[in-house]
Amino acid sequence: MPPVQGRARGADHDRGDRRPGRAHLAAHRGGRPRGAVAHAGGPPDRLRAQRRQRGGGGTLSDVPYRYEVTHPAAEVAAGWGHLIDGEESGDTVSVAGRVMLLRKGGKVAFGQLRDSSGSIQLFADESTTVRFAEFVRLNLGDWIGASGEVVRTKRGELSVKVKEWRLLAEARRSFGDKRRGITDVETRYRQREVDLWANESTRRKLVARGDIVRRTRERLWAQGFVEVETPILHPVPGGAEARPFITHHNAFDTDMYLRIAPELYLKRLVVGGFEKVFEIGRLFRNEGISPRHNPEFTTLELYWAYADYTDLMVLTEDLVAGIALDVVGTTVLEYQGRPLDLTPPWRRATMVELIGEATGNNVNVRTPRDELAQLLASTGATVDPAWGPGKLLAEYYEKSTETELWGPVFVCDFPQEVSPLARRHRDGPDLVERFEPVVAGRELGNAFSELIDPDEQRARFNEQAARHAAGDDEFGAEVTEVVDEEYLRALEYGLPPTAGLGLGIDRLAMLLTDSANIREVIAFPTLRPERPGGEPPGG
RNA sequence: GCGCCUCUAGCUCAACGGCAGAGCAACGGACUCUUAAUCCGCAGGUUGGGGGUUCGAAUCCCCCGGGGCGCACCA
Repeated sequence: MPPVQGRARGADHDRGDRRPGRAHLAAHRGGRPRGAVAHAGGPPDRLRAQRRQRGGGGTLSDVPYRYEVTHPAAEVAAGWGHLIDGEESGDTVSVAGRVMLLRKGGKVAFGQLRDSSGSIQLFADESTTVRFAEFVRLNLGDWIGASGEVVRTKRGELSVKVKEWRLLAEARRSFGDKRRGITDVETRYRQREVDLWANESTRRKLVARGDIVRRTRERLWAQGFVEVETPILHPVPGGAEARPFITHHNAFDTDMYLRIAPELYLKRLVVGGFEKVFEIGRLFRNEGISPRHNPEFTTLELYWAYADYTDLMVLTEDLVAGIALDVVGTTVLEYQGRPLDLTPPWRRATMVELIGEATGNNVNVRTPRDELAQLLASTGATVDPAWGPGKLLAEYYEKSTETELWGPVFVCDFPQEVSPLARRHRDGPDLVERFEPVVAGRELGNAFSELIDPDEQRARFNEQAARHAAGDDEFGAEVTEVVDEEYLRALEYGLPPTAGLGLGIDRLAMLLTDSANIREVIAFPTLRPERPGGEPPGG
């Protein structure tokens, strides 16, 4: 019904309709999207376009193919800061960016031009600025390039006194309230290009994220790690327990999985002789979305031959603290209003110790299963009858203890049952040499001394396969194969003692930018597609 | 997937059972140093969609859709 209405309005929009804006929308978008109308931003501003045409000379066809920029805005501010009020430098610069404010005063006009470096004021004067009448007709959001002398106005604002200027792009849509920008979170995530201009913190966070990745690389390179890239299309989903995205390769006529972890391939590179190797890349997990989970996310994974998990604790705390120093300038931070000190060394404690501290319960992996099940149930969690004591203990830790840990702390020595790729602890049979760095109540990563014995690895894979066959859907029922034979074959060629670390880059970025939601540090977070179902095509 | 909250002009928000409004931007105009410029004027709405209750619904109820938060799964 609504689309029919939309068509009707679209059809007669040339006459009689007293809401031309709506009619225009229907005509423009070929039908009326349900629900998402406002969020799609509506139609381009018709009045703006008309004015531009009437103004003459300012249409898009007049836009040059390049524009010579001599100075970013910030460099003008830095280079001519010494000018006193009313002083003219005699130096000509050209700048380019978006017009964010425009104050018109008859025969003079002041605009604020913003580029990626910052802002600079443009000072236009009827007697010296070409096409002055057009200049004052610019819209907020238009891109222009302008050149002229660097001056400081009588009122003390450093400016480029515009002589020549060119329209570089017109903003047919507005960028929201000039004071308050846009605050609607859906618009912010769906139209990041708008959010970036409207909210300075968005840009800051994405830049910080890029810095984090760069510094991570630089620090690892400096330590002799080699950066590699391993497949994203996997024949068998492995290296973690998560439901994968499934895709299909036509030429092979076979399903493939977007990787849930690069782990197995990276260890095969260690078998091949890469003693220090890492990859920074995207992982895909077909799980729920939350303020801390995006279906695609970025991790660092590194493998280090001849080292064990204690070596990785030192590497991890040094790496994270170093990146904090690089990006934030200090290791003493505040996160969500609470102090957070990332200065090494970080506390090391076993999972069992931490459970004891948080709950007062003295339990471990040898505690009778029924007792563990009862404790877990008391947290409100559901208890799967198939879970053994190790799984129950780990679940209990996550429910009762992890969220209470502010950290940073290395939570050490996990049950073997929940760690199919980690090597058995040198001090005991039921635990593995594994740790998770926990900060602000959540895991920042995961690391262990790697299991190197092919026979034991096969046995653990078989256990997983048995659980999978029994309907435990840790990979999802649609996954047919869970034993990675290629990896087992590689282990049979010999994996030396090796330590491996996974670190969530998004989580780290959240921490270092004081963001509560993972979407804040992802340029285009995964959202439900716009124009949801129910809208017949061709409307 | 479940629970709670939310959706009003391009943006930011009022009106909370009784005439849908303001600021910003946009559009027309005035103004020779502005700083969120100021001033005059004009326009902009199926109040997310549909149904119901009511003399009367943006407001109350139901269904649907989008979004946020929490829980669950996961990192």
